[in-house]
Amino acid sequence: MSLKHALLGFLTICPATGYELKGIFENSVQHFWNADLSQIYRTLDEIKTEGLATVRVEPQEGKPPRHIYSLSEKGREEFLRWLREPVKDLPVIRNHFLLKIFFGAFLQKEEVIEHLKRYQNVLQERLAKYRKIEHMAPEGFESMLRSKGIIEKGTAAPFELTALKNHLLYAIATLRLGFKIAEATDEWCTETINELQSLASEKSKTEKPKSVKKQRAKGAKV
Amino acid sequence: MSLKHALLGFLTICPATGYELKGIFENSVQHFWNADLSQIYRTLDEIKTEGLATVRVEPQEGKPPRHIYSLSEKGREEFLRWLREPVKDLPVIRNHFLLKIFFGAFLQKEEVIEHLKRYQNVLQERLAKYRKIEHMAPEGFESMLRSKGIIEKGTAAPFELTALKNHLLYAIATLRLGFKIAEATDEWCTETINELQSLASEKSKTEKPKSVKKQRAKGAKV
DNA sequence: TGCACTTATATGATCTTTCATATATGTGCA
DNA sequence: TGCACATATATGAAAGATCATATAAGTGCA
Repeated sequence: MSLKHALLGFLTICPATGYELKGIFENSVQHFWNADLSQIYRTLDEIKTEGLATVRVEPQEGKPPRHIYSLSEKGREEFLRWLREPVKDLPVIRNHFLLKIFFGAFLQKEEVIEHLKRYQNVLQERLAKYRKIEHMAPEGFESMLRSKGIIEKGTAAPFELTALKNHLLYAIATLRLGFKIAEATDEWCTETINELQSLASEKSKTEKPKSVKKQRAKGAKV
Repeated sequence: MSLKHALLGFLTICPATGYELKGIFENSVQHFWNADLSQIYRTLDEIKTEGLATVRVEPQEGKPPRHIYSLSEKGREEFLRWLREPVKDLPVIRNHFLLKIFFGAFLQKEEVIEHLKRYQNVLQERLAKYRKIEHMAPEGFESMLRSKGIIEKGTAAPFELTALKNHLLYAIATLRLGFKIAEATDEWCTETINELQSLASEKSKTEKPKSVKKQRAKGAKV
């Protein structure tokens, strides 16, 4: 379970509440990690219980009190221990979309093409999101943290600016991979659509021009 | 839960046992779906309970009996219903490796480079596996099923050959995406390593030539 | 000879994740 | 005026995934 370590990582940068951490997740690591709010709360509780962070409760009017988590020295050590630990495996992936493409022979070609086109839309949405994050990034995490209200206006960031810039370098690097993969996937969708379409038209040459498409598609139904 | 539908999908092609299905998974969809044996057994049991497949028990000497699952008409319908259902979201990803890179500013540059290089090894292993699957693929699923003993020697495949070739088309397409993504990731690792190394050498120009590297790295420790 | 691996099933325990729900107020939009 | 959404926490329940373990014979390798 590395949600814990992701949270410890962000807390290393700055104390935060569970709700804020959810926002930070969405605006920085969403392309390779996602977290449910309820799970964040539970994990923060675990972090507290294990003595990896301390909590300060800040009452609010009309709203539930903010529980602000601050990393302890133990938490910091655990985070660094995890951070240095080598990664041995590729991430576990379960891609419903590819599973459907894999079984494409049980559909009509046109239906598979629909799946591919729809997925391209999903990818475009995701790319738009990445661009938004990218736009935000140049001013660094600081701006993000400020916009989230974690850093008060006029207050200095609670960590070195050099380190912050260094951090930005890595954040951008991971984002760049996100772009690369999304773009490669989009390209692949186009290629596959073309491949499927050309297959249909090749058939049309040798057999009847129009009705054949449906025949072939029907044949695909094993 | 689409493990169920993945299993139904393979059972649409050919009856099989849980153990065989595990092997089929590893040799075809491992790059976008992975399944634990114990989970496969449990899901097959669910499939049976829901009337999506029937089971024939085949005793063996010295070994537990083989439970051969055959898809029912209901199972086939459920599979096709799922297959046509549009996919609205990108897959949920949790990439431990990228999480560590993201927090790279808390490590020394050399340590991050180590992470990247190690990951490249993991990717190479994966690419080798893909190539193996690719080599196997041209003779189609048939050969795979035969090698797994699902189809007896000399017996015809229990489904049309045209459909089989069509199936191969899609299987290869998903594999191609697997290659693309693994290659793009590998490239990104190299680029990122270079970027980090050039950063270090730029610093060396302006400051002391050798000792500086360590200084900078130390500075990265926020 | 010994050890590891393959074949083949299955369950208990636990971990992780998701979904639904509850509460309560302020803000912006139509 | 009404409705959705942001803020802010939290829990119950269920679904889904992983890990350990059990059984038991055969095969291949050093």
